[in-house]
Amino acid sequence: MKFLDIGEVAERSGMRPSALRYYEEIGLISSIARSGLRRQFPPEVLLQLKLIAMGKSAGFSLDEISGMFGRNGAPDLPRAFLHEKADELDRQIGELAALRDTLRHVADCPAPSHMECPTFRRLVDAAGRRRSGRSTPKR
Amino acid sequence: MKFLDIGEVAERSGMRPSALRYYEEIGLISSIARSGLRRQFPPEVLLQLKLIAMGKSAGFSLDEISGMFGRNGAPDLPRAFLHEKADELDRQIGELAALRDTLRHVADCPAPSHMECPTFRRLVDAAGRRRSGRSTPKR
DNA sequence: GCTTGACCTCAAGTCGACTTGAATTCGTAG
DNA sequence: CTACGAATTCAAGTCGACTTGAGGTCAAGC
Repeated sequence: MKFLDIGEVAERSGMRPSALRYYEEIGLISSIARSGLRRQFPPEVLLQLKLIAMGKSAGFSLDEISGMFGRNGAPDLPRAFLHEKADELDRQIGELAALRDTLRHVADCPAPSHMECPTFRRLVDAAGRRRSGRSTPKR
Repeated sequence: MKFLDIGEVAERSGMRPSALRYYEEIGLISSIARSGLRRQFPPEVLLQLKLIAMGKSAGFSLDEISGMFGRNGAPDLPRAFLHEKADELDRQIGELAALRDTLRHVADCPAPSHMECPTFRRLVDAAGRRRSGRSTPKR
């Protein structure tokens, strides 16, 4: 019986009401009813929003996110597809780790020009070899 | 003496000439000279572009990227700042890992509704507790 | 000497993800 | 009952990161 209206969802999720309306508009979340004009959200929406936030911070588009967690926020999507996504994430994690290491190296390496430091080049090269395919959309 | 013109840089970096011009316009890279009208890029630009690509795929904006690697592509920025960026990356890696684990769990968990599966909730909750600050710009 | 192709500039367009604003409608507290 | 604040719709605006297109330049090869 405890439905939330948009203001409460906004407050608890840290998202703006306008964003929530937008998410509903594109079908990423859905309100269960209306009280008058007001949307009533089921409490699960908070969990869904957390997933959405995770996906966003991972760099996925809303489109990709709605691909990962189907309409209701918990998918009955092919396992293989999900594993594929997970593998993609693994690749991305690798890239981030490479960038992090590069940054740390740059911070600590005493060489005058990084462009000539072999360690630096190795780090950057290593990252280049791990081509994710998602990084360059190529539309 | 071996300067590259934009077509070659484009081909070797996988970026479009228009993107390279844009990057130059915003000061992310720079051509060293002109031959006639044509930009001449120094070979180091390829390395810089790799760094840029890494940063992008890590979800950083071009602005943030140019913050990480100063004007010339190799920064003389305060160490503390770079370490901070690296730590930020660590947090993001953590979030990605959580998302990946969640995805894998969802793929393999036989429970009827994930929203009620305790493992699922634990995974999502764990991700929520690691607030990066970068994930929600809050302009 | 002329064409071709790779480059140039600059303005305008696009796409995703929202935000903002104006005009309106509810529901509840006094 | 009425006023208030919180919600609503809808159109338009914004921002980042480019792309596209029109119109122009230039060196090289035929």
